[in-house]
Amino acid sequence: MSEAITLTEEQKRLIERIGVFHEKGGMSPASGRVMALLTVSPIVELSFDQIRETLCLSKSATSNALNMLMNVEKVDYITHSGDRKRYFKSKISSWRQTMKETFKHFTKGADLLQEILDQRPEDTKEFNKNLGEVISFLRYMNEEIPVLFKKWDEQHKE
Amino acid sequence: MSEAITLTEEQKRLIERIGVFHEKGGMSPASGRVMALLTVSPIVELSFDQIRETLCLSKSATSNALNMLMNVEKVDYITHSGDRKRYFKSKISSWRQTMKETFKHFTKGADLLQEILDQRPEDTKEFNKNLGEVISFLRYMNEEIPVLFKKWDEQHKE
DNA sequence: TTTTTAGTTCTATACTTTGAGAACTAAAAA
DNA sequence: TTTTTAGTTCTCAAAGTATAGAACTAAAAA
Repeated sequence: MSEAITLTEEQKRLIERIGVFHEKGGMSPASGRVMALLTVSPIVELSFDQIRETLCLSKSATSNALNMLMNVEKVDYITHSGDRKRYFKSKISSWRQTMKETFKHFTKGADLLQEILDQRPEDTKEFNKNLGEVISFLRYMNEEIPVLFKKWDEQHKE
Repeated sequence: MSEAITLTEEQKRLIERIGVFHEKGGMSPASGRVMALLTVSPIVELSFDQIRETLCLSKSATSNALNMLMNVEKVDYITHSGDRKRYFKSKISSWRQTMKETFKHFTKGADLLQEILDQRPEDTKEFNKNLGEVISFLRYMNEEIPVLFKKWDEQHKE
């Protein structure tokens, strides 16, 4: 019998929209939908077959999507004793870490831009000035983001 | 005769690395390299054929890449009177605008997450709490980023 | 030991993306 | 008016991705 979980029409629509959002961010359609399901589902821990049947995916697509999502630390699984299945869940609790990784990418960009600036000719003043500004702003952000985290934490522990 | 511009080996290597960086960000290989060339090139305004021959691209690849980059406002062109060619250049001077667009994407994500939260069951407390935190943090960022811009501006007008 | 379960990996196919090259177009020049 | 220039668009082939379905595997259960 079917393992598919029951979803409202609204939930199904949301999963498609979020799936598309993730696709635009570079995920495969299947991965995007798995990620979306694990964010929308009223049951937060789902087995391989629950995911597979709810989303009408093949075993390979499900397996590849889950492994890809686990690789990028967006999904995790837990087990329950006396049950051989793995229960997959969104790693939403580590959103801080995810956010920090996002900002690391900015810094990587700033480093590349610095390498460009270092070897540019001295004429092209305007261009170099703008390039310098982007780098400076990215580095400033990189310093201020932890401050933002701290200030947000303050507001939210009261 | 060839219109290709002269680049040092270092510049060529940089163009490839930056091209790959842009590819990872979702651009096609050709677009990534055109963007990279327009950032590294010691001549900041390049004609269609200079770009095409320097990067060894076909006309169609060059045309599509340039139009794509102009669509996303990363490239622009100017003309010189008495010269029919267009001279393409990086829109690096509008880096502020580009940066703001990036953050708008965060806000779009927060809005989607809010829609999810609005229809989640009340149990799954931990999940909902984390989801709420991400949303709250993204919105906090959205408010604080303009402040960061302002503070950075202060430091840099002196 | 045999069977079942929970996935993984392989194979083949369909779909998508990319870009070359040729044909085309519109404006300017001759 | 004809030709040239500066790009655009079309057609097609090659390469890369995504996914179905089947074969496989390792551990647990019977």
